[in-house]
This record gives sequence, structure tokens and C-alpha cells, in this order.
Amino acid sequence: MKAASDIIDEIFENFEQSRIFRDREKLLPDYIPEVLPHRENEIKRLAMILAPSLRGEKPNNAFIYGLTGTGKTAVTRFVLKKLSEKAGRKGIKITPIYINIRRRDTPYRVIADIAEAIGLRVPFTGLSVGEVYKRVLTKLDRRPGVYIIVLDEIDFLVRRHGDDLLYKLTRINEDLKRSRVSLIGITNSTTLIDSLDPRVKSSLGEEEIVFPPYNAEQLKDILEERAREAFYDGVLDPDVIPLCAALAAREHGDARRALDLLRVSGELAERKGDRRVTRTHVLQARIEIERDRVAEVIKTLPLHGKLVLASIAIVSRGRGKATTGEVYDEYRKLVKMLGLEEVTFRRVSGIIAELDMLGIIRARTISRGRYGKTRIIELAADPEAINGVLVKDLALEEISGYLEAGISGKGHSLR
DNA sequence: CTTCCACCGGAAGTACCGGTAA
DNA sequence: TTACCGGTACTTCCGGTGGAAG
Repeated sequence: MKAASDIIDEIFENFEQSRIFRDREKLLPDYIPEVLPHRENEIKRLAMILAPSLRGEKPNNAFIYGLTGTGKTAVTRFVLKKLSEKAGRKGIKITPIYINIRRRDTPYRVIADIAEAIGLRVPFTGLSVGEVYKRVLTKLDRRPGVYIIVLDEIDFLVRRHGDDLLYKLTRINEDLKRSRVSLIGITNSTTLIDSLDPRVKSSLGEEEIVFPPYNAEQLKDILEERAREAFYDGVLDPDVIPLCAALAAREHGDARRALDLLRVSGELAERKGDRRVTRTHVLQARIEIERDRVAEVIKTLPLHGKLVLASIAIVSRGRGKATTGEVYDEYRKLVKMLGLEEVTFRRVSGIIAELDMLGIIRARTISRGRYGKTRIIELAADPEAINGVLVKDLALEEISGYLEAGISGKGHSLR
């Protein structure tokens, strides 16, 4: 047994003299590379759309769609970066504003982010959307120029809050006297476009660019390109990149997934003090990424969300699936045991829908004819991972024994 | 063919919280 | 201080609905 300080020293030392990473940051999701393989056409298209801004004109609005990890964000940020560099050299006023809506998915937060991007300080609540919008208008006109607002992953806004804000933004130029605003909407889902107000649709869709998914070969090129900068020569086993590419290709060619996989594989190797990254690291990285994702999702669930998930885990144990009614019964037992207030059936039904959207369970509605209509629910993520996080997170002493026995099915209580 | 189960899921509303503006 | 804002979690009410049983 080593002394604790020895172990810490060892960790720090290993870290300082990384024999794996030349520059780990090159693999992070927000790094914008100089070379984007297999996206030359998309870059050209977007550049042509935005070029008029260099003459001080307002470019057309654009709609970009493609599945996650097809390079939409990277291409857009790349072109925007080049554009503002060029504009800076020519002394033209172009302001790109990039907003990712995934975690800022309400109208207020989006407009607040726009405000902040142009240098306005706004509180996180207390003002109305209209008020912030007005302040943005005056600020935009006070600093005349062309503004290009990119709304990445607008699906998250529209799905839950409609397209009112989008409509407002598409008409913002009517309220501006001296500045011009172009909008670029980015979305993962093709069906989203149809759910938009026709006026928003036609305004945003002045130009459209579709990003096709990458295939395994293309993913390999992308990974090799990045790996050259991120890793030292020769630390990657030859089968590492093909494996990462193949795994990600299965997930509709998601390049972000592939890069995550490669990065975490490297981190794993580094943490273990290994000299080389092997396919074993990749396979383990896949498990680790999934476990982290599950833990993150569960942690941010409201209390009754966790309890419903626990109920699903308990009911589906052994036979792998459950129905809404069974889950609700189990949930009520759990809540009673804890002496908590129970939420309504309707709410539990809603929670099940939410868990499904988060990808932590799979729920599909079926009809059993005479025996009614219900949802068949299964855990979508690794049950062990879910159980582990739940037992730790709920940390309800009185019942942790019951939970552990009930959920994991190991059949023993710890007390 | 109709019935009818066991749910689904939309819509509107409530309570509460942490905030702003004047 | 008062009036109002938005976000979250939840309730109340209620009109569907796929398909096996009768």
C-alpha cells in the first residue's frame, strides 16, 4: 500500500509529462479545426451565401440541416471566423453571433444571449422578452453594421416553446433603421421545418444547405487529421482510428461521437500510464462515455423523476419491460415507504415521456385490444449504470437496502 | 361490426421561486 | 413597496384511440 501523497505525486507526474497527447484540446467539441475533410462543398455554399456582407449588404437567411455530428456547427463557425477576419482586414463591420440553444432553450434565454453577445448586460429573469428585444434593437442601431445571428440546434427551442421568437427575429430588419441582421438556423431534424409557421419557414429558408452523414471512411479521414495534431506520433495503435470510425458510423456517422471516443480513449491510456492507445481503451471509453452521460442525466432529474426511473428499474428487472400502470403502482409503493407525497398519474406519464426523450428509457405505445392501450417501457441505457447512480444519488438511507436489493436483483441488503 | 379497456397526451391553470423596475 | 417577469414542477380536466374480445 502506497502512501496517499505518493499516489498523488505519481498522478501529477504522469500528467505533466504526457506521453500520449501533444495537444488534447484539438479533440474537444468546441475546437474549430483549419481543415474540415469532406465538407468543401458546404463551406463553399455557406461562404457564397454570406459573402455579400463584405460589401455591407445583408446576406440571405439560411437554414442548415443534418444529423448530429455531420459538421454543421464546425463548418458554420469556421466560415464565420474566416469572414470576420476578412472583414476586420477590410475595416467592415460584421458581427457574428453564435448561440447554441440546446441548454438555453427558452425564448427569454435566447434573446438574453443575443443581448449579451452584443454587449448588453441582462438579468437571468425579471424582464419580459419584449423588453429585452427592445433593448437589443436600440443597441443594434447604435452600432450600425451587419449582424449574423446563428441559432444552433433550434429544434430545442421550437419543440417546447413554438416559433414566436423566430418569427420576431425574421422580421427584426423592419424595426431596424441602420443595422441589418441575417439569420442562420441550424437543426438536427428535418421534420422541424414543417412544424414552423409558413412565414418563418420561407424567410429562414431563403437558402438551404443539407449536411449528409459521414461514412466510416470519411470519419477515418477526419480522425486522422485531428489525431496528427492531438497525439504524439506512433502512440495510436493502427486499429484505434478505424474502430472509433466504425463505432461512430453505426451511430449515423456522428463525427462528434467519434472524436469523443478517440479523446476519452487517449485519456484512459494516459490515466493508466500506458504508452500506447489500444482498441481495449476504445472499448472501455465507449462504456465510460455512456456511464457519464447516464449519471449526468439522472443527477439533474427532479426527485419524482428519479423515483419513477427507480420504479421502472424495479419492475423491468428480470423480464426487461414494464407498462405505465405497473410503473405507477411500484412508484406509489416507493413513495409511501418514504413518506413522501405522490404525484398524479398524469405527471408520471409525463415523466415517462421525458425519460424517453432523454434516451434513458425506451417507451413505445401499443394497444393490447380489450386490455387497453399503454406504453411498453424498457431501460435504454446499461441497467447496472442506472442502478448505481440511482442508489448513490437518492441516498435515502431508510430504503437504500430495499432499493439495492430491488433494483440490482443481487438479492441482498447491505444491512 | 361494435364495445370498451387502460391508458395517451393536449391545454389551461396553480404555486412557488428568484428576479427587475419605478 | 407593488406590480410584474420567466422557469419549473405539478394538477385538473378531458377528449381521444388501437385493436382483442364479444
